[in-house]
Amino acid sequence: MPNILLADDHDLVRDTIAAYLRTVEEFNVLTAPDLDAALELMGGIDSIDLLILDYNMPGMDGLDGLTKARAAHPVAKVAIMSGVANRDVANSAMDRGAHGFIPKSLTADTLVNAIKFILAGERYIPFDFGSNDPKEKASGEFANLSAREMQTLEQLCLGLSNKEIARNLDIQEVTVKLHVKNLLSKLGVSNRTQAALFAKERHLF
Amino acid sequence: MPNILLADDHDLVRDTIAAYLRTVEEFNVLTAPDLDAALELMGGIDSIDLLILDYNMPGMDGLDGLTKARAAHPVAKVAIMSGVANRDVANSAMDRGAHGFIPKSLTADTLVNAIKFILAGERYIPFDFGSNDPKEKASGEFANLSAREMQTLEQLCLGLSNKEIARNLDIQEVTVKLHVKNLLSKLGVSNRTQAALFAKERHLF
DNA sequence: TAGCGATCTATACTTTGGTATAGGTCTGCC
DNA sequence: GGCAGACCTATACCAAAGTATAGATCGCTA
Repeated sequence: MPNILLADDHDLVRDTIAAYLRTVEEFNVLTAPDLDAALELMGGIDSIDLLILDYNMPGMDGLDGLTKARAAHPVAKVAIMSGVANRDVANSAMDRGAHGFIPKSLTADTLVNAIKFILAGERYIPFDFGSNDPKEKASGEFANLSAREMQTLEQLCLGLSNKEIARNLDIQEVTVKLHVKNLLSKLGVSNRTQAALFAKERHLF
Repeated sequence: MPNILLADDHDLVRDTIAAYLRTVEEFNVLTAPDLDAALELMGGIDSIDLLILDYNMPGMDGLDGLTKARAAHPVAKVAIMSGVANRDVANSAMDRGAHGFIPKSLTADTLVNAIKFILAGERYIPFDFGSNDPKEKASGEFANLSAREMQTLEQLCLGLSNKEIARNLDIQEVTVKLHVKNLLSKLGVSNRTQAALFAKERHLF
């Protein structure tokens, strides 16, 4: 029966998740209210299979707590859990040796599946974390772009020159320059490279 | 016992994977050599739990085959398997309704775990697909960049102008131009926007 | 109908980006 | 010592990017 140690400073969150995990699966779940308590607990019990650390928790200090935990117990798998962190944090966590990243927006079922996945030796990030949702793409910052400006931005994201874009859209190069200039100011950036990066970061195109 | 239908036009690949899946887990594995054969097979058997489609296979036509399969059998889960596709293809596949993306570079164990994960109702992409590995970052395409060129590339990824880069690195603008020119040719791209996109896609910086 | 906004084009201009060539220093290595 | 490579600078030039202004068409709407 796998041993799981769940560390979170919110008692209610921690205890309900722990209770749920205990009922639905054959997990032996221990809990701790902060990083130090978790590490101390692991000092006594050397067979923790999975350590789940809340990202915002006393002792974590960003992802330094993750590094500390990994160093103290190299054999145990460590997952970061968070309610607020974005994809960048998730990727940083994975880069720094986490075995999984668990947003609190997961459903209970998915959490269980993710835990089983990690326990099987895999590394887990929810595939759609950070809202790749196409419906959200055109929202916000891009809403006020006209159709042509959007098409121009798309070509910009290919690293094309104004001349090439003009050819592709079958318009004059001057017109492309116009669209570029307008889309730059609408996006609040100062050159085409920033525009391309901006769109790419938001997973447009 | 879950029913899996594996469609791949390479007989050896298909049959060895199928055989492996049959031996290590309680999977009932059927096979097909192309998309049409797979869909036909599903017409007769209506309890396929997971359909695994090779990305490069007669009838696939990019991801149109995925869409076709999803439309024909909305209940079945569909995963795309590929030996060559990149992260963009994987994301497109997920956007178009795939339940998983399986690069052929996975280990056998991981494949099994991924399949179980998908069968459990989750959606799977290998978290590090496209090689996020820090150790691999400096390899390959970026290995022959000098230290200064690398720093210049980093600034390029911020969308900065040559003048700004010069200020940040405390060198003359001409020198920045030199570094930019050299790194463009080393990376095989034709302008700074492409260079920035190139580096970002590979998760450098 | 008048007006608005998106689209396209044109001319003209300045700034930035990219290339070419040449020459300088410094470090590490044979 | 001599050589190679990284790094820096200079001058010069052309191409590309971005700005400014002005005028035209089209479709939609008050």
